[in-house]
Amino acid sequence: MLDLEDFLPYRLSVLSNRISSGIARTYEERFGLSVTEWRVIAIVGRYPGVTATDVAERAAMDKVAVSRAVSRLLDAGRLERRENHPDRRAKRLYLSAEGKSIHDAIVPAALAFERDLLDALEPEERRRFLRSLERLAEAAERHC
Amino acid sequence: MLDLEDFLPYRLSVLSNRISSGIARTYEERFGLSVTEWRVIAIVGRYPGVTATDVAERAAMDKVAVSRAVSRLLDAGRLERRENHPDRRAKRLYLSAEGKSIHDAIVPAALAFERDLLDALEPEERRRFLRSLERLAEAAERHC
DNA sequence: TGAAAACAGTTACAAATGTAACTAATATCA
DNA sequence: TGATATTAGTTACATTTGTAACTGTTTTCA
Repeated sequence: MLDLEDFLPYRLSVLSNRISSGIARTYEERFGLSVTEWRVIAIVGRYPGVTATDVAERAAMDKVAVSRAVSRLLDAGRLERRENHPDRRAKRLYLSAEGKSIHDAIVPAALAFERDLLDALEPEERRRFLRSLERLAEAAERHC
Repeated sequence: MLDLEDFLPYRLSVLSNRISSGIARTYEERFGLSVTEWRVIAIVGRYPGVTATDVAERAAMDKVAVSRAVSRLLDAGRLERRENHPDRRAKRLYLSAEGKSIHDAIVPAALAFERDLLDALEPEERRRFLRSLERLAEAAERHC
């Protein structure tokens, strides 16, 4: 007998979707950013000069999804792209001034959202939760 | 400064996607079921006679997604639909014999997968983790 | 060297998903 | 009662996403 409501994969999926779309509302309404675009901005903001492949790895996104998000962001003037010597296949990515200002507007809101969530847990409980989450991630990686 | 890799919403999303697609492989390969179809089968198997709207609520799915999954499952002979008196708008859903056999083949695999994951945590750690997860879900619901 | 394999990124097509409008049935309440 | 609103489920259209094949470049190694 399986109760979907008690089933861990299902609970994680519902929670994750709810949280993601909660945050997404912020940057969708204010900047018309999709989740993938926001992730690209977050990665490029944190690691200026990364390539699209780096972004895909760090954001656990498909390279096609990254390519599409990057091209939308370039069109919108939110991202810049420069040559990568000596490998001319890859291009280095940077936030434009506008991309930077979007980044700097979203990051505090995202962190505040995260803090609000984690404030539902006691400090010790929070540490334990994050550690357990890490163990689960390892177990999932081993298993899949 | 925001490190996507440490950001809770992102970590939850990656973990949830990894786990979901890990399980999905099982029923995709063996039965050609999508995630939504599997969820419908799980709900109808657990609560025979539910309506599509009930399924949507219990599975946190969009009613259009449910409608489409149900119609595919009906076409494949995996689901049956009977009249619901006295309200003739809604139809009651049941697993067919084939649907039941698919359900009974997947459920143990799904539960084993969940157990493998949770076995990465000590018994006490696991209880705490699940409790924290519940608190987070409440906080997210409040916040979103 | 130079032929073959691997890689970065893009494009094209198919499948999945979200949104809005729709049909048919039931509920509401003046 | 009967006009209006609500509900269950479907359909149609637009958008998003995944898969495979592609271009141009670099690496590998016989």
